[in-house]
Amino acid sequence: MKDNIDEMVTTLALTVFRANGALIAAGDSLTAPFGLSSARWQVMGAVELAGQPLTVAQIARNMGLARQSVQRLIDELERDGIVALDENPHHKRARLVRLTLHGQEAYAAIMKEWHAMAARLAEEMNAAGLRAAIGSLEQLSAGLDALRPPD
Amino acid sequence: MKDNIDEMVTTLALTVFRANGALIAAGDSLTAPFGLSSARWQVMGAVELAGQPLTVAQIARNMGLARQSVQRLIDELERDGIVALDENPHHKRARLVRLTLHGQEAYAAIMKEWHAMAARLAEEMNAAGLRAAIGSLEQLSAGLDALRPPD
DNA sequence: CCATTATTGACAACATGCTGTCAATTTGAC
DNA sequence: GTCAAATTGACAGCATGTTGTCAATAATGG
Repeated sequence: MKDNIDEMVTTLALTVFRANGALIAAGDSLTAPFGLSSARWQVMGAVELAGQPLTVAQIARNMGLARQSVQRLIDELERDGIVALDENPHHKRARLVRLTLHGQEAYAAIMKEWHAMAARLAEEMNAAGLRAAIGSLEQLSAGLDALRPPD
Repeated sequence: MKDNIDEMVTTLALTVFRANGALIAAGDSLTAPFGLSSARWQVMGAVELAGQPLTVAQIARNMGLARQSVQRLIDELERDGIVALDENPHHKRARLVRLTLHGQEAYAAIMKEWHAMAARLAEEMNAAGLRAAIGSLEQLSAGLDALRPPD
């Protein structure tokens, strides 16, 4: 194990890259049977968990992604009948995204499998370690954002 | 804070996605002045830290990326004069990648700035928390890899 | 030694993130 | 109310990851 704390930050960064790749790969395996992917599943989650229809721009802000990245995913999900776009009474241009019934069913099925997988993963992990990991990653993200040159 | 340990796994996953994005954005800011990027910097690091020239396939395995992803980055880095490909006495097809002098200089300059940033980030983090975070993420990655269907 | 298998690089297609630009619309300052 | 600024969707282009296929080369088993 590294002794310098700043070298540990570097190790943490590399570990994050690995974990990110592993999570996306696992998510793709989980969602592929439904014709979906990790990215589409995440967008669906943002819509479903909000509890109300959202605009594309709101979804992007919630997820920390660029507006246009989400826009394309939503366009594709609409073509596939996973989400529908309702007229927004408060904004003629920004329609509201909601899951279709088909989308809700697929999302529920995927979440059921994900929770089973998460429970199996949790077997080998302890709550204190997880809490520490989440805290450290939040610090890392916040610190990186703060240190970056403002736009 | 979540109480169910498997919900904490979900939270950890979302936190990893955020941290990954923040790290790439910070790395891009750090490397842009040298005409590089996070991805190219990471490949350079894999070559430099190996201590000896590597083949493209070896770099990919070390980084946990697909062979062809690294191949393209190396091709571009070669065009830019950051790496050079030497003939491999043991393999007529798989040439050996090494940093050029220019590449070494750029890498050293970037690493100097990265270490300064890491030290600043480390100021607000504690060694025990970092260790726990690294351990949890390694468990997560290993668990995800193990749970996925074999190819 | 020879035949089969695995590895490797080249090429191509695609998914998902980013940015930039433009017009339509909303918001806000005055 | 009006005009400037911000927000939004459409469109386009690029970076970086993936996969698949093919031919050249290495490695292996007989």
